[in-house]
Amino acid sequence: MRWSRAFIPTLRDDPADAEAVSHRLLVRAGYIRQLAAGHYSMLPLGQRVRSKVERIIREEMDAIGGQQFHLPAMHPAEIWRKSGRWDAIGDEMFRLRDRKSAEFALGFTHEEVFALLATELPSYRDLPQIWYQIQTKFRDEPRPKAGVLRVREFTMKDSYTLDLDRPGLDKGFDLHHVAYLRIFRRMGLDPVDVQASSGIMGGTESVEFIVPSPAGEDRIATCASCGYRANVERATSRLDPVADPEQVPEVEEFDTPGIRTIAQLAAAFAGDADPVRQIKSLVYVIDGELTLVLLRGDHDLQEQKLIDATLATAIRPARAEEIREALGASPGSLGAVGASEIPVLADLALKGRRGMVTGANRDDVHVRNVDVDRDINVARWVDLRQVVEGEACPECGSPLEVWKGIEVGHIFKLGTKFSEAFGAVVQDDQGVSHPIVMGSYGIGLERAMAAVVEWSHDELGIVWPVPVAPYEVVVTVVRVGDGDSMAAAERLVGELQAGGVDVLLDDRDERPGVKFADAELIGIPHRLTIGPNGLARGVVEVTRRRGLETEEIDVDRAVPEVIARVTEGRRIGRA
RNA sequence: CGGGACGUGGCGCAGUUUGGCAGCGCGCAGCGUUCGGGACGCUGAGGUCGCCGGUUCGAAUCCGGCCGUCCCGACCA
Repeated sequence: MRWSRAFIPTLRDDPADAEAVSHRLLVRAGYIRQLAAGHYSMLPLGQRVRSKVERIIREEMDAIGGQQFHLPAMHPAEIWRKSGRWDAIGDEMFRLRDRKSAEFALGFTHEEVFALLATELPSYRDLPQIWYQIQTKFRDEPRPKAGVLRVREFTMKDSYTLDLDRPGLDKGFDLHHVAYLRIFRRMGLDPVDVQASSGIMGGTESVEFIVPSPAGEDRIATCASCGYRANVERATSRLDPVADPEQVPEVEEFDTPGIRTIAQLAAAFAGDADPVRQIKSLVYVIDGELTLVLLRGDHDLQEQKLIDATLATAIRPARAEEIREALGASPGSLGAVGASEIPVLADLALKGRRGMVTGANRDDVHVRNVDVDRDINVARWVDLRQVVEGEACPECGSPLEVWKGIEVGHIFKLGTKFSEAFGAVVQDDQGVSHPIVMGSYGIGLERAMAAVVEWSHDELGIVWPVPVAPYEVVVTVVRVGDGDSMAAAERLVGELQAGGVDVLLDDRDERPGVKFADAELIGIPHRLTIGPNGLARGVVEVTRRRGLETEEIDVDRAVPEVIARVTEGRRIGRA
């Protein structure tokens, strides 16, 4: 491609309000443009990168036996009703009606459609299957952000495994796990595979692939000494035991005028009401039902754990009026002692605790001497608290680290939820029918692209790894007006293309500084610079984008040298 | 959804407080000089000031409503 004919609209200024580095660079370097919040156009450079990502994914999916499909992006409401997700997903699903006023949804994911197709498999002999597609997904995110990292319309590679039984599912899941690591490594990423919450997908087990980055929205807890790693939505930790009294006298009220927070109470009764001795009482509305959620005073609730524990589709903190109506007190004076009207969920860290302090369900009054097991009617004990950096690893006791990252992939063991809903059953070798056991696996392509940029850039611009670079080489002609330079450039470009290399020829009549700066901004991994001074001595220059080391090389040696560098770059992430 | 901010040529912004010819930088076009690390001079094109309504002799500016976008918090590839 000739740069003079290409649509590569680079900008001198940073776009306004672009916080994430990848957003800034992808806009400035002419890869993407925003159409509306959460909807981006892929310009030619962006499209080329996405195609390369797609090719890597296709190769690795085909390598584990995947078959590619292409399903509709728009679905009749009926199939979503059948799985129960028409109601469960809520506002995050785009919905529309056709001219006959029939209801449709824009595909949020494709378990339903694939499960429907799976009804055509009659026998265990047809299993296992690995089905995938690369297709647009629509999610009405409440707040799209960070450029292409979190959008409302994006491309996803989604795949689904269909198996007769759990061991089959485990095998398909592990195949995906390994394939995903290969895919991301070939993109030049080094993701961490962590235990995760399954969220709206349901299912029993899931693993996320996280690229460490300050622009990421996920927080991950890891243990350097034993390798434990989990999303904080799921992570646990071992707590130091708290020395409680052997026995405590009866619960007793005491006046706490004006006190509304854990910190105020701890300060007012120094030594007797440290946060670890307090019970934090939160009220949530879980699928419409008011529920009291208890945690230790110094712990924070991890809402996803609450959702997972209750299998709720919608939770929210209760409003002050709702709380007052149910418990007779304002937030800040709540407690579970004697609260029999509403169910109580308690965090495991409270189990067996004695000598605790909590609200009395009367404003300005608290109670002491609480023995949790004796005095509170706990409906369920569950892990609800958010782990904090420095707490002990649940596996080995070493201190945990907590860091931020970008979720580029997520794999789920689904089970039989969808196959049962759609009647996707096969007969085994005894003639007995079984619902197909499903797994589901996703990669967000544009997000993965942005993650590469977050991971691989410098102060001058993007530094693409060769396997995903829009062009592998840019041939920069320093003086376009010089006939010998252009002739040499045309010849080298022809030879490189004949050798299978993706080449961009910078034949623009611009000053050299502009051309170098643009090449660095858009991040082409290798540059071949041709100028009259060098040509007079029979040499051209080769430059690596990463580090910008430049060396002169004989014109005749240039093509094999560049091909060797490109070939080496293409091997990134391959075993 | 809660909190904060913004909307003015393609991009980045000033002008709004105190109503009075719509500006600056970059980019773009033409000419000339330059040209191996984001050149310079001259000339020029380009704007429904987000939209609708109101106040006023007069509105980018004041008032009301709406729309859009960004950032911080609760949700997900």
